[in-house]
Amino acid sequence: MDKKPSLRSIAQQAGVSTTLVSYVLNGKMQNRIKPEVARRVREIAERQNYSPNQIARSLKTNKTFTIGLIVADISNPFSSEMARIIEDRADLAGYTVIYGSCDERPEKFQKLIDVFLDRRVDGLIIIACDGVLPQIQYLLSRDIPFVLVDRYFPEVASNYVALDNFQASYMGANHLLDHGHNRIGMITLDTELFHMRERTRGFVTALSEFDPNPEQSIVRLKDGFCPQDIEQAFDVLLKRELPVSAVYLTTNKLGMQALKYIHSRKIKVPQELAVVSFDETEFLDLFATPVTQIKQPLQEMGEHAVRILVESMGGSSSFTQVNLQPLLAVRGSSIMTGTIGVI
Amino acid sequence: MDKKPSLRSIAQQAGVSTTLVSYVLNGKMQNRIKPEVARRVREIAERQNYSPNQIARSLKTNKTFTIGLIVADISNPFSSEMARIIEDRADLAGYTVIYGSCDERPEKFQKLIDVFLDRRVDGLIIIACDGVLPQIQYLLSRDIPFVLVDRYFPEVASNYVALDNFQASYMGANHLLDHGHNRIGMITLDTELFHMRERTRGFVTALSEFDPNPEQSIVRLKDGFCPQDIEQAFDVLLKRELPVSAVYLTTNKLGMQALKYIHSRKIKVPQELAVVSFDETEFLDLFATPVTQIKQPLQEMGEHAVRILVESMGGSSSFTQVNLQPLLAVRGSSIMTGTIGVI
DNA sequence: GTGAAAGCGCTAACAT
DNA sequence: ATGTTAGCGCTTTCAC
Repeated sequence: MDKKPSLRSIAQQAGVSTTLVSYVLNGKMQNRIKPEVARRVREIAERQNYSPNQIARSLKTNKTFTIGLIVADISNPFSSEMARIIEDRADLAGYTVIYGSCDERPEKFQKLIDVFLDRRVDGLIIIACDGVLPQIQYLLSRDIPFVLVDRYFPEVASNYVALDNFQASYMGANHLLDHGHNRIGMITLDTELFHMRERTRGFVTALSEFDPNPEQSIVRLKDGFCPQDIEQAFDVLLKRELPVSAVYLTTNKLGMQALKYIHSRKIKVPQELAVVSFDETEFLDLFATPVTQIKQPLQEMGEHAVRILVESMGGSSSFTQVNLQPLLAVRGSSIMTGTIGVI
Repeated sequence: MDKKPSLRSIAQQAGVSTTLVSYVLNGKMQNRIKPEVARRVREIAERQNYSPNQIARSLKTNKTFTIGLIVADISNPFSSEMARIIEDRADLAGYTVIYGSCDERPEKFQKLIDVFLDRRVDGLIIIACDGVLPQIQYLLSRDIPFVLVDRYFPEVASNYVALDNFQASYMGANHLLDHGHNRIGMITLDTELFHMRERTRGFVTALSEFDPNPEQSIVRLKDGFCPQDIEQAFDVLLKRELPVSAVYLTTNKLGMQALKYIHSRKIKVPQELAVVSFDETEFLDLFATPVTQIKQPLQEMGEHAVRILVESMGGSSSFTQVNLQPLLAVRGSSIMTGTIGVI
């Protein structure tokens, strides 16, 4: 690797001081520098193919123009799509993204926080997982700018961008109720995360008018569930005195796996079982009967996240909290006839 | 943000020099340092919750322990899955990944290279796109360690990890030939990239025994093709004197979109049309008839890539080139009866 | 208008 | 066994 050009190498060749070169190349002190000199410096920098050493600059300025992104599970399309959007917007704002997936494990989360802070990121965008409240509080205590995306902790004041998950579930359940289903099952994850609790609450609230005991129709699976777990869940909902006529899946992975199961058992959708799934994924459009989905406005969420973080890194001391509304994309899986479209 | 602890703050509190603290915390000069002092230093570091400033360390050592990852198109599951694997393996090797997607555009690629080099990454892992040969040559001339993944330039000597794409297509086409198809269409991308040329060559080679003019059955679409393009492609293949009885899709996106089309037209698979697609994606398992796929060993590719890069960053001067063999996962879309399984 | 010099936090060659 | 010192490449204050 040949020696990289530096301020010094340019200064030497131009016969000026590094200070001057720094000023010229950063466009500072424009009014005081002889245009003739400025031109010469720029030309030499160009010829040497100079680009500043960001490491040195960072050490001096205490700014790295780097954002750390922690996602809960990169193998989830929600995360990878969000990562793409965030990288894009960060780039526009002049930031580079370093990222990692905590795989829903607090220890890995902690490790990523440590690595990112050692690298002096200017701020963090976080899709949190169960059990990371202490780390979040640590970040707050250290005054490190961050934004939570999708998942947040209502008991903690912080920046966040999230969906109105209660409303989302409420809307999904009501959609099924409106179409004549009143025995509706829900398969969800066994987690303490607030956004999932809200999804449950929305479902329960919608159903409680018709169903004295909606809890009976909720099956909770551990994250990392396997096909057998899905099968058992369906057994609970379908093999009882009053089987459900519709099922609501609260995450895209649950939706995927449930549909695979339904497909393998040749259960007719929506005739024998109506289906609504949370999250948007191209997958769900591919089944013989495309699946009605509750969509999150990903692009918007990512844009907000970066914008809020940039403001926060700029010194804004107040917290910004954004709650976005979901979209219900009605497909064939939840209605027997009639219009199909997006509400 | 409260003052971060530094070597100096520890040194002061311990009443020793920063050098000593540095040695202790880096486990150097173990034999020469009084254990008693070492213990004290460690304890104080612990109490101050010290963690070293990697920026400063990097400036000094000229090592950032950062890898730049450039993917061609992050919205492609191939890229995002690969990114996950690489991040994972890099982490094991003590490296952090910064990443960006060039969205198949050389200008964006150039920009990412610049950003990553300014940040002094120790090396790069690259899923290249059309038209970046000059940048690759620039990296070579600068002696910057990098590994090409999936796509490489045969006319340039460099590290790479790739699939044997010729063999993959050859195998896919032969599979269809073996099952009684001899009018086989191929829909592919219009690109100069070597790996795609190889996919074409494998197809043509396999077919040429049976088909005097296999080129007639190849349709090339521009990257970023739309549903209409897919429709036209199928028109070419299906609406002619001798329509094809099977179609081979050379990328996962083409596979996806083609299947969507086939599905919408209610074309029966495999009775009316047999289908084989390149790349593995869960999508393709979801159709009424799951789709036969040519699988790339992603995990292995990612592992090789990181390993080769680490070796290369360690100073190895020779190039390592890895060609991996594909796997044909036979599903219902390509055979009328008989065994279904993975060859 | 321009330059000298200090210093960001760390490492390492060179004292002692 | 430990400390002194120089310096990585840059920014910025202060002096001329």
